[in-house]
Amino acid sequence: MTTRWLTSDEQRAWRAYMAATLLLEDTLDRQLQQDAGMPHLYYSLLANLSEAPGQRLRMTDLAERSKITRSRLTYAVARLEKDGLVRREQCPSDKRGSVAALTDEGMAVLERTAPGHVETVRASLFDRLSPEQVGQLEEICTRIAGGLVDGTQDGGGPEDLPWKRRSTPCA
Amino acid sequence: MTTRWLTSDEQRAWRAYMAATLLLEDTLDRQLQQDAGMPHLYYSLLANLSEAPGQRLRMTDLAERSKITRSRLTYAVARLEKDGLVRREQCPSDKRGSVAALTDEGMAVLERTAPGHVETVRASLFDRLSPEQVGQLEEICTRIAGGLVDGTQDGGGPEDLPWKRRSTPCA
DNA sequence: CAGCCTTGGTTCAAATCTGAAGCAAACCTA
DNA sequence: TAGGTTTGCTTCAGATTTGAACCAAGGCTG
Repeated sequence: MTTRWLTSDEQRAWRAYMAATLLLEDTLDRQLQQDAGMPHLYYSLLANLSEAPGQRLRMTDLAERSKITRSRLTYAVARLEKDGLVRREQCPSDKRGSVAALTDEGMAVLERTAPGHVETVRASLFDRLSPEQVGQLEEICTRIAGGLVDGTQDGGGPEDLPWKRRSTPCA
Repeated sequence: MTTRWLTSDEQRAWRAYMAATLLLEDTLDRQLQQDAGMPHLYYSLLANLSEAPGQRLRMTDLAERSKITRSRLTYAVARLEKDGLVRREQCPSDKRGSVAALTDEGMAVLERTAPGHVETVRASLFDRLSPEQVGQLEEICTRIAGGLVDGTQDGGGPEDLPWKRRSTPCA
C-alpha cells in the first residue's frame, strides 16, 4: 500500500504538537528542578503516591499509572528514596513485590512545591486556553492515550510496557 | 496570593495530556529505534535538515527549530555523524559556527523509514481524531508553544534555551 | 586597536533512561 | 509436588540528556 502522507492540516498540527510538548516538558522540568530539585516525572510520582490510599502503591501499579517502564521507575524510586521522599516496603501479600510509600518528608516537599508547579502549569497551559479548548484537549488526549494503552499498534511489540500488564492490588 | 488549583476539568485534561504525551513519545521512540535505529528526536533532526535549503542548517538554527538545547544537539549530531547520516561543515561566514548537513545516506535512511513513521503517527494519532479535532489540536498546541517560545514565564530563566536566541543565516 | 561583553558551539561530570538479562517468588499442570 | 512458565522487580551496560563551564571568534566602545 502506498503511504498515506500527512495532509498539510495534519502536518501543521503535528509540528505544533511536537513543539508544544517539547517546550512544555522542558519548562516543567526546569521549574521543578529549580524549586523541588527533581524532574517533572519524579514530581508526578510523588503526586501519584499522595493520592493513593495509604500514600503507597505497588511498583508495577505506580509504573502503570505513570505510563513509564518498570525499569525507569526502579531508578526513579531509588533516587527519591535516597532523598528520603519515598520509602520502599516489602509487599506483605507477595514476597516478590515491593511497595513505594510516600514519606512525611515526601509529602511535605509535595505540599511545599505544589503551588509553584500548578502556577507554572497554569501560566504555560490553562491560562492560555479557553474552557472549550480545555475540554477539547482532554477529549483529544484521552483518545490518543486510549489507543496506545493496550495498543496493538501492529501486533504486539516489546513486553516491558507496564501498562500492558495487570497488577494485583497489594493489601 | 492563594494558589489557584486546577479545576476538575483542568485536572482531567492535564492527566490525559500527560498520559497521551508519554505514551505517544514512547511509541514513536520504539518504532523508530526499531526501524531506523534512532530515537524520535534524531529522526526529526534529519527531517528538519531534509527540508532546509541545501539540506543543511546552522547548529543553533537547527536547535531552535527542533526546540532543544544546543548541548543536546551537539551530542545528537555527533552520533548521527558517526553513523554517516549527517556531516559537519565549517560555516563560511562565521568561523565559530558549524553547519549540519544531511548526507546522501542520511537522506536515504529518511526516505526508507519515513513511510513507517508516518504510518505510526497516523495509527497513533490522526486516524483516531476527527478533522475538527486535528484543527483543535493545532490551535491548542500552537497557542501553548507560542507562549513558551520566548516565554517570560516569570522573569527570565536559564539562558541556554536555544529558542531564546537569534541566529543569522549562514551563507 | 585594546579591553570587554556577546555569541556559537563544544566539553565535562553527573543524572537519567533504555532494553536486555537476571533472579526469586508465584503460579500452573501433570 | 516436581518441573516449567509467568510475574515482579532489579541490575547491567550503554546511550542520551542536563546544566554549568569553557573556548574561540565576533562585535562594540573608547
